[in-house]
Amino acid sequence: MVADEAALDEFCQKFRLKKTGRNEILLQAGDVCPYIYFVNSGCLRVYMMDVNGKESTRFLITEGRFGTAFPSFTLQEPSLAYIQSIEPTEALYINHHDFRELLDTIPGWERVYLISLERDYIASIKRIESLITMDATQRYRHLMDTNPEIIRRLPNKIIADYLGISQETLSRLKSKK
Amino acid sequence: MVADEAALDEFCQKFRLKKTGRNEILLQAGDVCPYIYFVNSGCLRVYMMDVNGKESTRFLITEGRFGTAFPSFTLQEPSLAYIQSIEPTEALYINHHDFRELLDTIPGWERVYLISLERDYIASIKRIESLITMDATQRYRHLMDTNPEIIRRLPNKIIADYLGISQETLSRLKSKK
DNA sequence: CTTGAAATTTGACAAATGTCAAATAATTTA
DNA sequence: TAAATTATTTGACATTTGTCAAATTTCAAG
Repeated sequence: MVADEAALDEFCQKFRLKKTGRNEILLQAGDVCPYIYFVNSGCLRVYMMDVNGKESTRFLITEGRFGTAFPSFTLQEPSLAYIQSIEPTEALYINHHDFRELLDTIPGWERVYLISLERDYIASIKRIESLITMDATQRYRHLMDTNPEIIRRLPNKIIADYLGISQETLSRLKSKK
Repeated sequence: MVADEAALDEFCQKFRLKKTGRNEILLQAGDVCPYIYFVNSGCLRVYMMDVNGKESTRFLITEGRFGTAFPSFTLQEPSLAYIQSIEPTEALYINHHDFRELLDTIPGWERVYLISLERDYIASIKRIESLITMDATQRYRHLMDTNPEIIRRLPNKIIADYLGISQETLSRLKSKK
């Protein structure tokens, strides 16, 4: 239908393209996160840093996924997290106002976003479960089973932060079995 | 408006009331979760049990909150979790089919649910953060700061499971400071 | 109000994981 | 390609947290 094509066109118009190098910071903690990203290639990392400089990875966003500093973007309040491109990355992005507007203007978009939210929420519930029920070894094996690619692809340090363990412990787990 | 009143009325019609005693099981692991609950009074607990019988609490749902075994209810697949009433509880419930139908029939409901999902997702992100960045002491203090009521109200064992630590460790944390 | 069951506390010890430091390996960039 | 940086591995040891058992306290049902 013409109407839907026009809507889709308007949808796409709102997005801009960003290309980054390795290890660029896209969002500083303390700033309000203006954008949600759709990663075409590369990998974004949403992470926090404590007072001692110790980092923890909240999310890893690879090709074909939406991602942002979700609480900050959604509530438009200062972010506890940083966003960084671990690899050279190409991503589409849209600002908060335009993103909210899509909910009212693009037919069916509200449902698409809702279902995507359900999926992300379920993924985060699964992650909570792995954190409260599994020890370091089990969490590592679980990640091996469900997402072996990011283990191959990303540095130890990032994977360890993501699993909530130290790099040394991860290194020892890897050499065990 | 009359139309909205009729819609609201239809909305309410879909819910049924359930009253439970203490420690009743509302959902068995392995079953598909048919209902989402709105707790009027009391407290529901969504928890898992490992092969050794060790329990872990995924969620605690108190007055005025919606809750269910979310992945099972949403995807209509067998649940890894149990639902239990920790206290005598009064809750409204609605089945999956009717709940999905509300999205299409009640004007504005899709948006309400979407925003509720965003909130729940943000809460789960915060919980992940507390699990990967804090040790047992910090997590306990954090819960004291953000939700002291459930510590007062619920047994140690449940709180410990929720924090992902053993009851003995929690008991020692409480006596320390 | 009493009694039996459940929850909590405590001690002793074991296991898991973290920390620090140093050596080695891998990777990036000039 | 070489130098410099960054990542990984390893050892020694400290710390945190878990486990098991027993004593004590609290609480709910009769």
